[in-house]
Amino acid sequence: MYSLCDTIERYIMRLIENSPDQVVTIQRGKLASEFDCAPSQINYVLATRFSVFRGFIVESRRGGSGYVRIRKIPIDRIEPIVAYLEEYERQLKESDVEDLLNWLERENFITHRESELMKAAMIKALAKVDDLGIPPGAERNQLRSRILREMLLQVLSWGK
Amino acid sequence: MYSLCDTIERYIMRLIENSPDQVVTIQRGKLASEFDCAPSQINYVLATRFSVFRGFIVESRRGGSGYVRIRKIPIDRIEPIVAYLEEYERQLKESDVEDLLNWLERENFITHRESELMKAAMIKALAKVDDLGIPPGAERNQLRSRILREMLLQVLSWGK
DNA sequence: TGAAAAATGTCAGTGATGGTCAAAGGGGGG
DNA sequence: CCCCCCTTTGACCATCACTGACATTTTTCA
Repeated sequence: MYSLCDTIERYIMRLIENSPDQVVTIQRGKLASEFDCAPSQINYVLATRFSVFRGFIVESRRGGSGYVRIRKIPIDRIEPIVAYLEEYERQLKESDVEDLLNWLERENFITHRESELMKAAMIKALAKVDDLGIPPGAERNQLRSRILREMLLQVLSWGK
Repeated sequence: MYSLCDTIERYIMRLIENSPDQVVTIQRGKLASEFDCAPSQINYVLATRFSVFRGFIVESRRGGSGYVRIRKIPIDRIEPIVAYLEEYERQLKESDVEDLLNWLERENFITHRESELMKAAMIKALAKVDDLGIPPGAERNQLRSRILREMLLQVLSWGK
């Protein structure tokens, strides 16, 4: 039932866990050969599974002896995230919210229940509000982002 | 006489009972083929027989290697919440929300933190959305009630 | 210096899933 | 016999995985 994507994700994840500094450096081409897939598949995995909303930063360099470095972001403060929200209000997708909450849960800022509660408010509840005059797109993203912001501020007040 | 719907229901139910964790993962298309019916028939069975109100949670993923996962949840003393949900279309004032959350907290359905989170989403966040074209009044109350509904459904799925 | 080689990035397209909704079908009670 | 409610279907939509062609950046070496 696992897709290639899932398999590669777990592979990279394991590399990171086993590294001392939560960083791993790979070569896109090599990894693609190992899994016998298109090189761009690796980019797909990185984009969907190792985004900032999931708590990772990816840097890379092209050309000879190029590489891709994946780093797990250590967070001890939520303020930067709130600031980020305010800046990219209109672009915040449902999947971003989901990823972010999963990250906060992994890092023990919130419990699993709290995470589910927040997802219910921002994803399920806002899925069908066309009839309330809130069309999908930027406007709904903004609303979602406002709700998330207030909830995060609440979390912030608790500390870790 | 059993309808196809009933047959599929019993089939899935048996899968769940026989699983160690009361969870089963299927593929909609495959199951539909086995029973030689339209894929959407599976959705019908899930919606009518495996709803939260009957004690089940259904998650799914689309696209390649997609799946549908059905999980049985233990439920205790959920009647009051179900009763309240049935009237979710009612207009909810801020004070109504506050009262309800305080009650849920007193009855130990939710923790204090969860209560605060919910208030942040439904009171604080919605107090600052004038600029998004959601004026105070009926419309905002309705939005609030949608959010509450989904959050309560979530609480419901936890049991007590 | 500059062309070739060696990497990675981007993006749109394709196929594989599952979701939604309105309408048609069917069976039992009044 | 008709009506209502539950079932069943099909057309159309949304999302995810994966690929290949083409672009970009960096190094190497003649």
